[in-house]
Amino acid sequence: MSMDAVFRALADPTRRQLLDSLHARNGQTLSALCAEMDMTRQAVAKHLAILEEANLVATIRKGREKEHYLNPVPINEIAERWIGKFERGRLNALSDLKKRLERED
Amino acid sequence: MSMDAVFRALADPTRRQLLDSLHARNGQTLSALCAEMDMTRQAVAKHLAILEEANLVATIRKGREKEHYLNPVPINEIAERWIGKFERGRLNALSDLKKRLERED
DNA sequence: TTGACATGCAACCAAATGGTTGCATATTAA
DNA sequence: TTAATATGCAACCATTTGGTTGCATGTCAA
Repeated sequence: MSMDAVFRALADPTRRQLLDSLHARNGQTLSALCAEMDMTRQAVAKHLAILEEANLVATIRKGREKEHYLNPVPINEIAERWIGKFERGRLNALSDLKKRLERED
Repeated sequence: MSMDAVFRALADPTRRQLLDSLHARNGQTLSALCAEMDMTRQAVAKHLAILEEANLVATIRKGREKEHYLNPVPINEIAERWIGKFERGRLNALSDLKKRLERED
């Protein structure tokens, strides 16, 4: 699995939005994803191809449609690259606390 | 903190290598980091500026030198964006297992 | 002070990137 | 079969990106 493909795929805001959309509702089809994007279907298809190439999205053909699923594994590997095992727990605890405090506003 | 800056900063292999270098030895100066890179000092300085702008690297001036330190917080936020709290533990367990198995070869 | 070293700033250029339009293919439903 | 729908492929173009060279500034040591 090429990590370069993963990082380049994540570099574009449109592709991150696509991942957000799949994170919210997994298994969406190309045209469903297009509905939320403000660009041509061809452009969206290109972005999805890049995400698929990076193994961040897996697809299943269903007849003339194609379902898209988010794959979180490469994203986890990013964190592991620069965050030590101990730091990991500390950072997650901090982040969880921050979120809880934000929710109390 | 702009996440777009973080993702664009991570998109380049040279900048990831710089983070690797700081992960291995934190607090390095510009010329120290240049020694490992196969490009001009100016190019490396540009990359470091981008990492600093993204808040992935913090710097402290020491006289005529400038020390660079890796900041893991934005990287942790990436993982939290697309990995649920439950998945997180599962993925880390899987990843730890994989690493342990690889080490046994 | 003077010379050497560490860093900063700017102009320039080739290559990559993200979007468009146009057309082709394949599947479902009437 | 035929029309509508879902996706695929390719050419084209403006902008961004990553590198270079050249020069300026600032600090330490002799």
